[in-house]
Amino acid sequence: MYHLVTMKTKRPTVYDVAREAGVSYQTVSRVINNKAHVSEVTRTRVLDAIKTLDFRPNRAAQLLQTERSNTIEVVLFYFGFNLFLYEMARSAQRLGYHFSISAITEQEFNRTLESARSRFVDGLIIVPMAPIAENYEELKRLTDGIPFVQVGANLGTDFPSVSYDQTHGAHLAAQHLINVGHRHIAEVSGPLQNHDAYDRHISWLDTLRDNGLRPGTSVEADFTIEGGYRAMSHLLDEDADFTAVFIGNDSMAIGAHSALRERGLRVPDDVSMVSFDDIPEAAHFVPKLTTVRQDFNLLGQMAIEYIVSMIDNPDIPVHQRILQPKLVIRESTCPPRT
Amino acid sequence: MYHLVTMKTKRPTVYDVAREAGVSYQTVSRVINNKAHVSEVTRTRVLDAIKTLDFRPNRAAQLLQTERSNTIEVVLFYFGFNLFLYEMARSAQRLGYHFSISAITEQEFNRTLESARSRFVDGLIIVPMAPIAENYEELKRLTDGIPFVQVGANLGTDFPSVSYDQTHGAHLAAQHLINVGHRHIAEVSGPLQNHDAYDRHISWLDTLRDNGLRPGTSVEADFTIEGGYRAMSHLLDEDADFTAVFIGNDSMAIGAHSALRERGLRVPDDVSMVSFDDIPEAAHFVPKLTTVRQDFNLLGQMAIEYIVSMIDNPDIPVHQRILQPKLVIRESTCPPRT
DNA sequence: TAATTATATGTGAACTCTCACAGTTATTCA
DNA sequence: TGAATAACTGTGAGAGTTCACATATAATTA
Repeated sequence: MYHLVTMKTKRPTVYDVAREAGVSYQTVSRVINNKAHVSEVTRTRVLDAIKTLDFRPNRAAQLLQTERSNTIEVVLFYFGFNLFLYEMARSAQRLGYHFSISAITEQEFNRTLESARSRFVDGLIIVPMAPIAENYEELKRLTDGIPFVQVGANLGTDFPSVSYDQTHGAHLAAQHLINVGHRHIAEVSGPLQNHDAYDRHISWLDTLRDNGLRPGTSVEADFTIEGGYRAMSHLLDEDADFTAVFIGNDSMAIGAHSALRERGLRVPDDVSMVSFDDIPEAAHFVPKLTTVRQDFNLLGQMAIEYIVSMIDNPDIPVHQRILQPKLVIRESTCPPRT
Repeated sequence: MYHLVTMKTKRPTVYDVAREAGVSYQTVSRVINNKAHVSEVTRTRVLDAIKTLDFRPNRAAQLLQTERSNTIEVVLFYFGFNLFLYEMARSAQRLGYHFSISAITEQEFNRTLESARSRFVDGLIIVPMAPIAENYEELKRLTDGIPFVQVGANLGTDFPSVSYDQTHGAHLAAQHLINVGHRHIAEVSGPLQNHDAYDRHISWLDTLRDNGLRPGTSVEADFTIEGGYRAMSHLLDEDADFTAVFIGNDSMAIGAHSALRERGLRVPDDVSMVSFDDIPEAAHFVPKLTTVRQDFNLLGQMAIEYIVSMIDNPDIPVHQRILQPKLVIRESTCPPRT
């Protein structure tokens, strides 16, 4: 009994195409790279030869020579923003880049960067959980010349980054609760090592202080539904005195709502909630969530555009691209009972 | 005024390492590939040289020679399963592969495969919306020898695939509604060109027939929240006679619930709902969703494991890996009013 | 028309690694 | 101890492309 051996048919090379078209291999190279100095006649002749031989340039050989892979790699330190992976992939492709993912822990960062370098990744999108370096120079040294863009705020540092203005967003959210009449406001924050979460937390604190209010209890959670559930349960055990909660994202709000409901508390009647993100579920939850809207697709798209512009022009001045979030008021907030 | 020119310092090669260690370049190659026939002494000597020179093998040159990129690429035809991208990325890395994404439309499929081939992608994970080929041979011809695994059912065909048994899952769901006492059951299906959605639809039909019931109105939607909302609105306009709805996934159920609520109908009191997936939100929605659970992380992991085993052993017999979903009964279903 | 320039095409070399094979030394066994 | 075998190490060649340069032809200008 035989089994099929897939005969490894040798693929045609530039030389084969050159012979077929009656030109030199260099001319073929010029054609496949859309370079100048090729007459229309020979160009079409080469193109025809490419078609008849079903020639595809060998990327490995090109890579060896050019040291450019046309690849953008996103380095994910946590399973947070995966929402925008699809959109990033599409944006990258639109701009002529391949898109690859490394989902890593902090210990793997160095190895990942080394690998990226040896594969000639052209640009990096970094989505950190916690800060990954002290300053731009240090991170630049780590990536060894590969341009990178960070997603998410990194307050006080000078990385090239795209982010939403969390301070502003959190102010909007907290001030809304206060304007509606709340005086006892608790918090379920995201992990405070994360800059976005930290900025929201600080801005919550600041907004309360500026309004002459003392902050309620704050519990730190992990951005997940379950985490939100646990944090709210904990909060209710500690201090049931609040009439509103400021929550680090919609997922945690959904979990927190479960915990409230379990104890017979209703949103917004007994407790108001504001959160962040405006995930698709937010507008259809019961109650519909009042939330600070952030468009992750847009953020992902901007990250790709920024990194591509850095690749094309290494001398582009480093800057931060910051989007302003909007507060979307829905059903999860109302004035407190009197 | 000068500006910093990043001096392209030439990276060390196997030759440099060989000189440093006092051996031949071939020995260096043996060491970096963990091959046999290298004495412990020379191995450590080479390793030391690698360390002092900070040598990293040039993947492009290796690729040119070996024609293996150690890359698995996932080809996404729609933004559905992105839930498991993170898990797939991690699984791939655990097994020593890089992970890249192509998010494409059907027209781009051929170009994507050509690109994959010229980049020496080792394996493909295909997540189709609609069927992409008639049979295994055809698809094998398209991918030109690159092994692939399809995610999702492809009933009647013989692709290597990982999927959940939708027929079984849908039977569980429909039978549950019937067992609880429903006789008028409508449907909001996923896009019927999608095999998973189609299987659920047919199984819904079959289960009703086997129970001697006539199917209610069925509306096709697109797996999104908004789509579910529109479909349910449409359904309510057409035929308000049903007491339960069979819904193609949790997202659409959440949208459908909004539409019901808008018309003053309550779930499950007025209308029962079953759906599919058990997304994290499902257990925390109001009402908690009765749903057919599918573990996408597991599915992604299995897809990676399957493709890696195909890469390692091309003669592995083609088969389908099928998981059985479970019905999770929560709050969105109850007996109909009498 | 000769000199100058622009355009088109070709040749040699290099990019860095691995494969195939050859040669050398160490080990085993009768 | 000598032959056979195993383990180790080295050399030549080539993988398929692009870069730098050289040459040939055509277009432009004085």
